Amino acid sequence: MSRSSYNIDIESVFEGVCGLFPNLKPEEKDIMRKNITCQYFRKGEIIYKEGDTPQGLVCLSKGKVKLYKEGVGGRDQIVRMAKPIGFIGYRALFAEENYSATAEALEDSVVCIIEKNAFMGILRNNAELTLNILKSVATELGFSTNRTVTLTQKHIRGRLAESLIFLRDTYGLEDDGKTIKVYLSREDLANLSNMTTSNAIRTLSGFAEEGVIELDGRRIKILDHHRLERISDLG
Amino acid sequence: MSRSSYNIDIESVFEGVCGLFPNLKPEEKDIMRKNITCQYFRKGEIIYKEGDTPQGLVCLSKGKVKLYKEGVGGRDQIVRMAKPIGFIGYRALFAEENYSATAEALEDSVVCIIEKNAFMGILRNNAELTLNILKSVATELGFSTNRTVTLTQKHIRGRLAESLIFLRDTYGLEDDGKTIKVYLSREDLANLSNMTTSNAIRTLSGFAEEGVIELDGRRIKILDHHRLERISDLG
DNA sequence: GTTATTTTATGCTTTCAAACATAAAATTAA
DNA sequence: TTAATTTTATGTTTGAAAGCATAAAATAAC
Repeated sequence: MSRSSYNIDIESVFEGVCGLFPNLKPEEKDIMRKNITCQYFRKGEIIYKEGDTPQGLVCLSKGKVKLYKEGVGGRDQIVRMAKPIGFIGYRALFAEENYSATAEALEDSVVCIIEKNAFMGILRNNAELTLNILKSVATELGFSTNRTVTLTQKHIRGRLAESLIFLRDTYGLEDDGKTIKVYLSREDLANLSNMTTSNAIRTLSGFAEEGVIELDGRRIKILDHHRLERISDLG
Repeated sequence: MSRSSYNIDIESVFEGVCGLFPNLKPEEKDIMRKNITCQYFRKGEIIYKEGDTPQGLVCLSKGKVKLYKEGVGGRDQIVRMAKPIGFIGYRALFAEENYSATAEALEDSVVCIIEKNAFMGILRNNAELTLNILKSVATELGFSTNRTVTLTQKHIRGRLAESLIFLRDTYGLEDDGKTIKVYLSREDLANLSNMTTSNAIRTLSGFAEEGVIELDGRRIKILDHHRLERISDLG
């Protein structure tokens, strides 16, 4: 990665973030501009840890981030996969709690932070904006309870198939129309799908043998979307 | 149950609901009063079904309600247990989606509904109230992801112990300081803890043999809170 | 009060996924 | 480069929980 990537164009990052808030008044935008900071994270670096106190609203401007909770036997559970441009860690901010998951960069990433009090001040005077955020948090709560059910009730094949579809829908496909545009380790794939690494590897090999996917290291090509969806649906 | 229970005192129910909104202006309270309806549900009756469209903000004024999603193999997953005075179904309302779970009365219950547009109109003009709701939905999202991890990673004993603690903390104890103040069937207990009914029965018997709890039909007495918490924590 | 039906209780069997054990391949470091 | 470490790949064993069967108990229906 070239050195120049370290130079972040704050203004363009800021404009990207503002794109997520449709009807911001000029004075609100001004407050945000004055209270934003940017940070660069290399692949594998921790953006924040479970238990840390939120200092502001964190926005992922570039890169990919996984959010995971440490589980019972030290086994991690990935609870969310973030893509740009989008927020991370807002749940804890709005709940006035410490972070309930750790955020780690999966690729070199750019993150900017809008200072907590500045942002909450905007919310307190903008019911429409707050209602929009409420809507998206409520939507996410729906995803979460859905996820609880599928992770607990589907069998290994169904869970892995669902994860692959989820990754495809979240990050999209490469230009070939087949390769999932994110390159996770088998361990991450396992932690996303609630299974051991061995089982992720085994089940993935199984899918490849059946011709549903094609494997090339961490690159996963979906050859038969329909069949993959069937595997996911059957559980 | 006596016939007179069917006569609901709407005004007192309304005052109870308003208690959940601390700083409501008189005119807002007026709008709510004009847009509220009450309904009585007998034990076992369905308040709304997964897939139904919310007509308003539903408040449980009296009784107990379980919220469950139909799982993969017809196995239900209880996603929430509601107690009075509190709301149910608000997630779908705020997400502008259909209900993602079914609400069923566990006891004879009184429910009141604040008409959707009236309530959303109040929210659109009251950022403070909206922010309060955002906070509680964000808190619940935290519970939900926590739950995903424990339901997937803890073993049967840990999951059941956690459920018993959850029920104790949600509904409290009878005057004896031991008996959990809710009487679920073994099947409900299983659906809450992500296990089969047989395993709920088996594991419950195990706890009783070990002297952690005492069973008397559906009545569950917690004899050793500390040990129950240890079982839950160890997973 | 008697009959059905549902719920609870236990034993036995099966199965799916975890745990363990290597080993090969791919990265990273020296 | 070579060595060290991590990741990926498979085979084997073990174990926890589901599935099934049956019966007793409790509850509801008649």
